[in-house]
Amino acid sequence: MSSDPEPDCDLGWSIGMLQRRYRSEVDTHMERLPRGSRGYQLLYAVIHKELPNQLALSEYLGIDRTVLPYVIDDLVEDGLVERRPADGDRRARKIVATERGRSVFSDLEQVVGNAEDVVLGALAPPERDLFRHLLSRLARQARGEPRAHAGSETDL
Amino acid sequence: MSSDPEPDCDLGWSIGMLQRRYRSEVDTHMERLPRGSRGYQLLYAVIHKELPNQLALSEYLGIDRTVLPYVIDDLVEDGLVERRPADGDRRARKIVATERGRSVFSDLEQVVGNAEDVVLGALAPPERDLFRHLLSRLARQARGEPRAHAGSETDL
DNA sequence: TATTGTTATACTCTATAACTATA
DNA sequence: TATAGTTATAGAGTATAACAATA
Repeated sequence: MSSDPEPDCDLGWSIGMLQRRYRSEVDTHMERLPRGSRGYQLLYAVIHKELPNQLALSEYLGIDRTVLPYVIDDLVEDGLVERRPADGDRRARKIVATERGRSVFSDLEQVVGNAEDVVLGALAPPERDLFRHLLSRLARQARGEPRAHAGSETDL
Repeated sequence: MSSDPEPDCDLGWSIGMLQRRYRSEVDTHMERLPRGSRGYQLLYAVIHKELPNQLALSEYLGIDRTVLPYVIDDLVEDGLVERRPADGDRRARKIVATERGRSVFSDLEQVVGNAEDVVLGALAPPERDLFRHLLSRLARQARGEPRAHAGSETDL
């Protein structure tokens, strides 16, 4: 029915290609961090988000909860984050960035921003903002839906 | 427009989240194909693109050339593609879809199209086309494709 | 009994190096 | 010597199952 939704390539290919491009461009600046861009995303989460425990953190990062301890271990070893007891539940732990973690992240944030502009280089600046906005909406929707347990997808 | 509950999240997280969402939504329909969406992308390439040999195919798919033989083997075993000698070079081989391969791909194409609409469900239809267009330009730039074709900076 | 965090194991995907047959 | 395809092996990333501590 759709006349021609795809100009030249399918969506899955495009997403994968952009992902690889992003990695190859950004990961070169991540050598200070364990786990590359995964470590960066974890730092971003613990600094900018309020995630009460590791389970929430693993769901935000989109990785299994059994993977997270290893990532955290590496960042703790580098003195970038630390485990603290969570409020009101002695089983849970809250991951927080150390002073050094915030400093390293702050430095990297600018470098990553520049690298991202390279990745988006095919678009004019106004188009970049538009793309970021559309992608952000898709990603936030994707975060809420992949687990079809509770069918609550009314808020956006 | 709408008050963002979260500022635009970081790009790497958004791309990864969209990628996972795409996989979880589309791969469920790929059980007929070996290698899931990778097999689908390969079928797409050999049907819609004119790639002279496996090296060009591996570059298009964004995988190392040493990975491709295994993928092809699985698809050949299912009777979806076949290896043919390439024109003018007895070292090279051209991968072409069989009749069955075209038939299976044709069936899947519609299913995948519907699944993609679900993935893009957070956007209104005109926004989906816009997102596809912007993403397509980014992906083709990432691939290194010559963008001198029709002035990609201005066709919005 | 259910949940949080952890560990051990296995599976998937990919990268590195070496081999063959052609060019 | 260089290139297209192949194979073997190892590494990174992730998922599955089981466990201890706590709810």
